[in-house]
Amino acid sequence: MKKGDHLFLVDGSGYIFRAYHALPPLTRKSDGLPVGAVSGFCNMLWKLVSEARDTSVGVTPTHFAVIFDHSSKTFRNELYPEYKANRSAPPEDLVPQFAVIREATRAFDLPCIEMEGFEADDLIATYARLAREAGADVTVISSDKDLMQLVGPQVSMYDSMKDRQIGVPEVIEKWGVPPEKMIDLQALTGDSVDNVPGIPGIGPKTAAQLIEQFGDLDTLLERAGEIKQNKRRENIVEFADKARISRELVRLRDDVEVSEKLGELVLNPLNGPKLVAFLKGMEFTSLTRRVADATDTDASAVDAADVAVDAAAEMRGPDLDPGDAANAAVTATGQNDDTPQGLAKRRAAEAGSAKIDTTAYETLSDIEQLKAWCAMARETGVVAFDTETTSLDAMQAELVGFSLAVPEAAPDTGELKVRACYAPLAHSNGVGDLLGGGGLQPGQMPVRAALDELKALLEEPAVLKIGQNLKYDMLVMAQHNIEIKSFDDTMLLSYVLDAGQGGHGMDALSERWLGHKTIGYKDVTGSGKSAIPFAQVAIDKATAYAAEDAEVTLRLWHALKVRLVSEGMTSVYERLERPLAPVLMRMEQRGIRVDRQILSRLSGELAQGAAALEAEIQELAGENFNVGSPKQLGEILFDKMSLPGGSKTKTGQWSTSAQALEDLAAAGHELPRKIVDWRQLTKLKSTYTDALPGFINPETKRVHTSFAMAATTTGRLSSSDPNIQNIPVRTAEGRKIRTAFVAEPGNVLISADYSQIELRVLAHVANIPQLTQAFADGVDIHAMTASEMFGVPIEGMPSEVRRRAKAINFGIIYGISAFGLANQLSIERSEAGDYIRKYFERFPGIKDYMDATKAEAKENGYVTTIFGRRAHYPEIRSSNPQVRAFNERAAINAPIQGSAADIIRRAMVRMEPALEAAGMQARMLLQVHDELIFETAEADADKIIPVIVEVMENAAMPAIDMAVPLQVDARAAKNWDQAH
DNA sequence: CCTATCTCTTA
DNA sequence: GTAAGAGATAGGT
Repeated sequence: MKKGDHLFLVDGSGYIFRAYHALPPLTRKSDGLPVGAVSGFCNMLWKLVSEARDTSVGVTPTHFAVIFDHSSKTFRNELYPEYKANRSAPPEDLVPQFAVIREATRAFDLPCIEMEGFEADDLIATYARLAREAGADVTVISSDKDLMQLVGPQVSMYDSMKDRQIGVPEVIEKWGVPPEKMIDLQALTGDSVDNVPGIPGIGPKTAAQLIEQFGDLDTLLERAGEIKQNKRRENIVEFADKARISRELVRLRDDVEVSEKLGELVLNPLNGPKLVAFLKGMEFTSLTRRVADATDTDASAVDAADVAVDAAAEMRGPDLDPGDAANAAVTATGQNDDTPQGLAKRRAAEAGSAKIDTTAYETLSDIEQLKAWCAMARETGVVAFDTETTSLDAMQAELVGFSLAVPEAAPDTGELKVRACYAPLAHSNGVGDLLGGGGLQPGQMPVRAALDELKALLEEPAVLKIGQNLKYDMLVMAQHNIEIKSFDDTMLLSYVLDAGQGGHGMDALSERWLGHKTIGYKDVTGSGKSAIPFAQVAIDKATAYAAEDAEVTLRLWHALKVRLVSEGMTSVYERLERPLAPVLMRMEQRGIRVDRQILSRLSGELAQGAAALEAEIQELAGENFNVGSPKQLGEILFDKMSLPGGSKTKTGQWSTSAQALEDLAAAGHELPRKIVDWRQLTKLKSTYTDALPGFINPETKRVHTSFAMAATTTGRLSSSDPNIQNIPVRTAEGRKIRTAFVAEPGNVLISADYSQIELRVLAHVANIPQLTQAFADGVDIHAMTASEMFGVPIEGMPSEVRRRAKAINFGIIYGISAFGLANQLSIERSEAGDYIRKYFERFPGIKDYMDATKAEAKENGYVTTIFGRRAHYPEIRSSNPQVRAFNERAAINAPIQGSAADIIRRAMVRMEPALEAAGMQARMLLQVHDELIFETAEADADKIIPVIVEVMENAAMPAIDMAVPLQVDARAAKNWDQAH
């Protein structure tokens, strides 16, 4: 920085409060996030930076920074513990805006500066001094009197709200003393807001007069005896010390060791699209337009930005206790409490307020009734929707009926009133004869006409559809060419808010939040052998069951949706959960081709191999027994044959785990080896080659897995019916199963997987320089670890050394214990402990990360991914050491596993639009935690792979700029084994 | 017929 | 040591 340069320093914290109080209260984004202060702040910044570029205005900044207070604790508290002690907490609807405002600053591409232990004013003073010494001019954007001591020939202030320049004459005019005497003046007057004592009875006028008379504070205190007024003289003598302390409190530190140097504050050209994206995300329409115009940005071509994830972290309010919340009466403060927390509390009470009456539902028997309900839903703009079908398998399910629920417009009684109905469409008579299930039950409307009405409602973007696990209903409706536009999903809401706090199924949520036990599916259909299809349930019973589900769903939404804002989870829900549902729906709908012949052939081979082994096993055992029974096997091995080294499971049975059998085999016994081999073959046969063909859909001839979005605590998906996330890959035998997952003729499968994503996430979150460097250099990460730990050069490293380092790396991710590592490596626990100590010595950041994560989990009851997702561990404070240790390990693992899960979710949400934008015909079929499988025409594969890789490698951006690059390997082939 | 236990598969 | 789902057996209802 040099002479002629001009530094603008914005007092960000001061500005936040002014913007907050200047603007109408409770300006909210459509999702309820309060944004009044953010809006005021953005308008002010925009005014500053746009005028700054207007050279017709006299002052043009070359450098710019926005300075914030870091926290309420500063060095001043050590000088004087009462400093700012009477400050009340900021208003609750302002709290979530602090982080958003920092995000806003970054969206303007401006340095956003704060430092622990110092106030914004100290940083401003420091930068002002540095700039002054470099010969530059400074303008402090603030009207705070605390900063006026900085004013001088090169430094002025600017009150942007009053559009007023504050220089030396203005300070003298206002306070009666020049800027350099402001410290003494404030020392005398004190400050009731900041709890700076000063001297009683002395206000600004008297103080100015005294300073005028004596020159400065020290002289005044020395010669206080000369003051004529008795009371004033006594006070000055008595409170001289208080004045001296006050002087130190108001004197700004201009020697802070600032992290950003002056040169880094250079004002860069504005990034139009980046700022427009942010403003659009905040729904500031007129400012968005102004900025777009001024920067020549096409606002319609810019996607609204990710809501700041850092914001989410700071937005957490007091966690609601779900059990209490359900029964909580509206508290005295809750009644008029317009904070997000107050609203959430009220809504929870309202949702569970009314007794649910399952006899009060309407059954819709003709199309006019349905039309009336659709009109009602359009009126309210919100409708809960649920389908009833013939099957849990959405791909084979036939629609039997559907239910709707709407909130009733009612004055603010503190109760939620709901109307619900059921529209039966295909209920048949149970009197099934050999020709089929009998005729239709009476009182049902024509299906065709009903679906037309329903389609118009579900596809109407202005009506919010609410469902519980809507992915299922989407899949069912997709069979009828109906898309559900504009929706919320109570299961996903619960998952985002309460992952780890229990199940997210409707029955569990209803009990937890509404204190209501729903009618069970089995209560209407019966169970086991006497179960009847839902289509044969009597319509009145079906109405009670189905409409209740819609009512409960609507009530749950009422209670849960508002918690997104009060708990700072909006961005997780809106970016990582809700948009993924339709993506997964389409993946499930597409399915993947599985070659029946290949499986059948494999099954035969496996059967032969297993039979041969079984015969040898019986021979060696000397008797016929059930080889698949661990109980019988344990008795043969350890009781009958008396092999040594047997251990017991927790139920007292002999353990026959693969590890135990391997140990026996290593000791030279023949039988255990054969058991291990037999188990591998029978496992592959029963779980894969025999079971998979049963999942081939007769219509599509493909296998359609079901992805569960709310099954894990960490944010991973799970897969079932069949589980395609545990198809064998480690052994050559097992990999043969993968050759049966094939592309259609003329197509290929593409497999794209993240390389070492969890270790990369670890390097990022724990900030480990060696790991970061190794990934940047692209070196073998396990070899690097081994080299650091054991001092072995990477070149020519023995594979055993690398293997151990690899196990330790994984162990770290899993929240390592000496016990676990010892088991994994088959070494002594003491030796494993030595390894761990060594690791922590070489990578001390890892230990810090683990300790900090444990502490965070204990403090909050949850841990957080880099995108703000929370995983709760309510048992982490357990007095049982085993339970506690387990929860600690899980809590250490969750941010790593969960962040990786978030990254691939982001990639999946962006993938389809990206492929489309690139003009690519490729269909995403499967997700296996760090891998995505696509199918595409063979000729297109080479063009598509770079698009896929690009989306996956940049999936964390722009929310998180990772310290480590993400690497994706992708390959195309005819089957999954070759593509992987 | 349902549930718990054990084992094994994946990332 | 983390996170899942599933099959076979065994034992209760």
